[in-house]
Amino acid sequence: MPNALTQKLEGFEPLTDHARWTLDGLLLKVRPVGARRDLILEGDKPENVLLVLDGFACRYKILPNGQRHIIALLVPGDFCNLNVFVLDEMDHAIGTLSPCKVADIPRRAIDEAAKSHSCIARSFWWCSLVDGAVLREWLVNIGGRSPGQRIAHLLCELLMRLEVVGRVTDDSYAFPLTQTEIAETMGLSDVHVNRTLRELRALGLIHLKRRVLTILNVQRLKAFCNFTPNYLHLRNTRWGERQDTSGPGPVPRDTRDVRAGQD
Amino acid sequence: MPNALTQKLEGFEPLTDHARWTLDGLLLKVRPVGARRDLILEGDKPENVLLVLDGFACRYKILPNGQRHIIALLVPGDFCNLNVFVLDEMDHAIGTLSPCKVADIPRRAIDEAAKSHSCIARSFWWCSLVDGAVLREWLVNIGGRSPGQRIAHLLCELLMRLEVVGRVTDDSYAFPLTQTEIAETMGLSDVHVNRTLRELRALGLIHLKRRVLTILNVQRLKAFCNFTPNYLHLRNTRWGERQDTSGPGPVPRDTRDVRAGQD
DNA sequence: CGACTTATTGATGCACTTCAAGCGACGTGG
DNA sequence: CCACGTCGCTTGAAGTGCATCAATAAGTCG
Repeated sequence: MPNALTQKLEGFEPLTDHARWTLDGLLLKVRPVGARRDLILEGDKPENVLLVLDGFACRYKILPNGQRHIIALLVPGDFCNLNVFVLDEMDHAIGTLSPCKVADIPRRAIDEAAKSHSCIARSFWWCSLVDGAVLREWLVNIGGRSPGQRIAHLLCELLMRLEVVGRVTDDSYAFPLTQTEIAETMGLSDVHVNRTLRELRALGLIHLKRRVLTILNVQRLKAFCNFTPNYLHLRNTRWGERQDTSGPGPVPRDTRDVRAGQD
Repeated sequence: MPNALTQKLEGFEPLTDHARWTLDGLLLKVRPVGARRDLILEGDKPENVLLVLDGFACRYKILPNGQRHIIALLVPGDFCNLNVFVLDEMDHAIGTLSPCKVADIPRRAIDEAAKSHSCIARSFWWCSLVDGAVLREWLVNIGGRSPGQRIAHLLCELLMRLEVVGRVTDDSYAFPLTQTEIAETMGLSDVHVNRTLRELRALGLIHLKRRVLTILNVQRLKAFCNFTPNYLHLRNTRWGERQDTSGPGPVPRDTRDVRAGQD
């Protein structure tokens, strides 16, 4: 089974056998990390680059009033701190959400891999650009969508990102976040997350139990939150090409979205 | 007077004379653009890299219900689409807010400049990393802070970013956004932006009239929104070094922030 | 000067937060 | 093995911060 990094990068563009072999060589030092452990703290100057190979981690910041804010979810194949080559100090922290497998990669190894294969260099660059694109979409998500659409959008995004690294079967994937953590991600209260999830369940869109999420109707969930995957910039997967223009079937409308006529 | 790009990059690290000269060479094709014009549309595949040399522009997305969401503000010295080297298609649009001067830079010229000077290459990389860092801070801003703190934080950030490129005098700078545009940036209604601005004025923190913003007490404004500039990763300016640990004087507390004991 | 955009203010309603309590699952130790 | 504590989920009730609607005032540009 290919490692998550290789899988992810091939969602962008094909790699040569030799490049794949080089990538494997980056993942020599892999360690297990328990849930809710910090990998990197704000202000740290990490020596190595960390890569999530299994499990969920997140970027986060703590506001002075104590509330935590989750800025990004890191899933298998995601780099934690590719910025280490330019920025001296971390401006946010990184911690695990579930038990994880994490690779420590010496920055020199990254450097050499990038220099030896232009496709690897471009892929790494792509990683950090997609990180930014996801961030932009999240900004729109929090700023502009209703809680229901917001959470639905997150779940759609994860479906695709996890699909690329082979973590999805039958529109179902491991989703280890507690409702409080979802709240910290979505800028909502945990109580309201609970109610919103109940609503999504009632609409027959999702099933979430014991940390496993099942999307009951992908088409409808995507239509529900107007999910368009262009910002993930996948072009080498079965998802990258199609635009989902096929009929989504009946779409439950979110209450807040009544005013605009998008039909 | 040095151009905004060079000024900005030197906020990160010093450039050689030759590198400065090379950067000047990138800015041969400069054109004026009126306010509220689109520079790049979502879905475009731009040939050149665009750079804002004067005025305000923004990244934005339009949701299917018609509401616009401003994802980033682009000020003099900011690149619009450095991603052009890796991503084929724009996942968001870029438009001017005020009248601007914009440079068209052939991607080959960027490439060559980066290859000829490692400090330029690193600086460009730094640009896109800082873009991401700002985005993360915005996410926290929208997700976690009260409207008053939110707007104050934006104004503090702009103060520093504009300071670097010499657009600030006496804690005062041109701020061309309408209240509706501020609302689109902050995830608020325009009415509420109006009321929040009134509040900030009443607290004696800012003065905003005829598209000119004056910060009446920088220390207090920063303390008011807990502004910490680490995420801008400036280290070569008079701002980059100091942490503002000096006494901020009496700090008006935001109403929403009462519960947590940060004193 | 008149047309149009932007800013301002008031009134109303509800979506969300906050506070609070009960419940189930799980693990630990007596 | 059951008692007990913890943690996450769930639900209720109450308050409010913000959006929405609407109308007027103040700029701004032809």
